[in-house]
Amino acid sequence: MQGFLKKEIQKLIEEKYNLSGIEFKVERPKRKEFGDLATNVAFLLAKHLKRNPFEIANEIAEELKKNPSFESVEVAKPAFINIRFSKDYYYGVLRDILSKGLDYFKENFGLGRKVQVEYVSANPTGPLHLGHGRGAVVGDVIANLLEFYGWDVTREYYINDAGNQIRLLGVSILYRYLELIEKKNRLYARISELFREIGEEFEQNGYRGEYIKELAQKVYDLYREQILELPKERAISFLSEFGLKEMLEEIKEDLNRFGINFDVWFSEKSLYQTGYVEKTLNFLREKGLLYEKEGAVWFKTSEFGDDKDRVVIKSDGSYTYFASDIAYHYNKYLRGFNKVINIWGADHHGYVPRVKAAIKAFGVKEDWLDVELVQLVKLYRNGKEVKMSKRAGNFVTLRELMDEVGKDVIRFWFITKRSDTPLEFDIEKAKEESSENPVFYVQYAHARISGIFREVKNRKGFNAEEDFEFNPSLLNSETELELIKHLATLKDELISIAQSREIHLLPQLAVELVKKFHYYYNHYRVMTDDFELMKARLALLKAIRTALRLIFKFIGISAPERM
RNA sequence: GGGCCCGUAGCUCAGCUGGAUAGAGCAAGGGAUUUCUAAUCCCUGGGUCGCAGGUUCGAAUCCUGCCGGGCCCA
Repeated sequence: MQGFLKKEIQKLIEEKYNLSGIEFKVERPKRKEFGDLATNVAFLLAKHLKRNPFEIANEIAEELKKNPSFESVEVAKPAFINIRFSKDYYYGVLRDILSKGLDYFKENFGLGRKVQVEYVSANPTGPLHLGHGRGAVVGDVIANLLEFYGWDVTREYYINDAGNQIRLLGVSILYRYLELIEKKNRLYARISELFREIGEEFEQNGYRGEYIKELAQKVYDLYREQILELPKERAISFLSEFGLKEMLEEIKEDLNRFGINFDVWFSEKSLYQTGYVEKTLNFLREKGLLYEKEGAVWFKTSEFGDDKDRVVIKSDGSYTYFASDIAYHYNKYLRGFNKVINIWGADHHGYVPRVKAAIKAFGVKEDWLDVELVQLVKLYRNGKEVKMSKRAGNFVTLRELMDEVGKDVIRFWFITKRSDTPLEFDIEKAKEESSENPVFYVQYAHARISGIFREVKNRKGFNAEEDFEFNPSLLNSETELELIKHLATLKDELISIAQSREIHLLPQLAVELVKKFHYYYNHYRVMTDDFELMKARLALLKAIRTALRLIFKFIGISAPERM
């Protein structure tokens, strides 16, 4: 609807003033006295034409009045133009939603272009915690939106399986494994020997979580004491591999339960095995962008907007994480994505300029890559913050939170706030106040509509799930027209959210629509003896349900038939 | 020391490419149901938009400085 009006106005100012490309706004005014939609074009034209905005507004209004889609066009105070659409326009919208379903809201601005969304990418050295969960939802919702609007989306998880932390995982498991055997009072000289060799490494950097003990137990169950027979490094790398596989399985399970499935699990290690890191560095070397200093190899990122150059190969000959990250992005580029979106923890924000620098060095435009930074989740229980520390091993996992409050609640709440600012999540609020919880509030609307459909079928023998004829002009109360208007503006609002990636507005949008529905439900009866009126109202409910299903689909929450 | 983010109702947050009387949810108080699901609806109270300047016809929104909180880097 906004789109329609905007085009009409654009056409008009092009013809009348010979101006184009003016970024004016068309929006739903806060007060309905101001009409269905309002625009600020006149203010902007006034600047270009150096004329009185009020006069311009009147000129435009006169032209718009000729269009039969508009019932009234008024000019208000400074120079706003307030437009009211005709009932027939709205009835047409309702008909469209019913005949097209979800497709009514589609718009193909992706044009089949390839976009990669890389998210979560948590180190497989421990279970997913809440911060990962937030990134997971943000990435997934963005991917859902882009997919719906015509992008060819690849959802990808980058597995950091090459670095020292994977070795530490192995060390940690080994340590706990040794403890386990020791507890069984089987004292081998080999145990104290291994303790001596890895004790310090574990004490300083090891992973402390309970899950490590569980992994050690699993190792013991499978292999008994056989690990002791391996040479130290062999034992560590064996356990690293073992732990990695186990953790990845767990992560996949958790994500799956969270409603998230990736198309590609990309291994960092594979970048080394296939020679990609070498290849990428050679490419940079040929361009003269690498140099040696103090025994290390540096990449001239400062030539591409970074504050300073960065090391890619350390003086001990090992690669930095940055090296494989460059290679990874080079790989993304060669895979032919038109657009790449990385969802990163905000603690990596200092990392953005150097990756962007690398991209520019490939000769790729900077805005090919977008990085969405996701801030922490602070967890509260009974108003008190639940302190979490990964080092100490006490953090609330995504799995635990799902067990306690459920997937839908988490997904909804995790996107209620802009992702680049910290989120406070109170378990008690999310759980105990469930009756007043916005998640249930919106889902309840869906269940209520479904309930009406069931009852209509039972008592009146009418199946509203199938297509049916109806007369929209029977919906002429202010409440009903308000609802249809709301649906009519929704399409453009969703598109704008998808384009700007302001996903935190989705929950709001759902609540706004549902609020109007619940009001309607309490003030009007759908199931009546007036069969024609009933069908018209059922049509309205069906359109609302379609819109809700779409928003729920984007957020990734269920649309319950009953509650 | 340098960089980024944030400061809006008691709480959690929208609004910030400048626009009409600053919004929502929760919490607080009062009311509604023999009805298609009360996980609902209606009404009420609640604000120096961190502070101070500046730009503008117009600033929560843009600019500068300061105060307060968070994160990153050195």
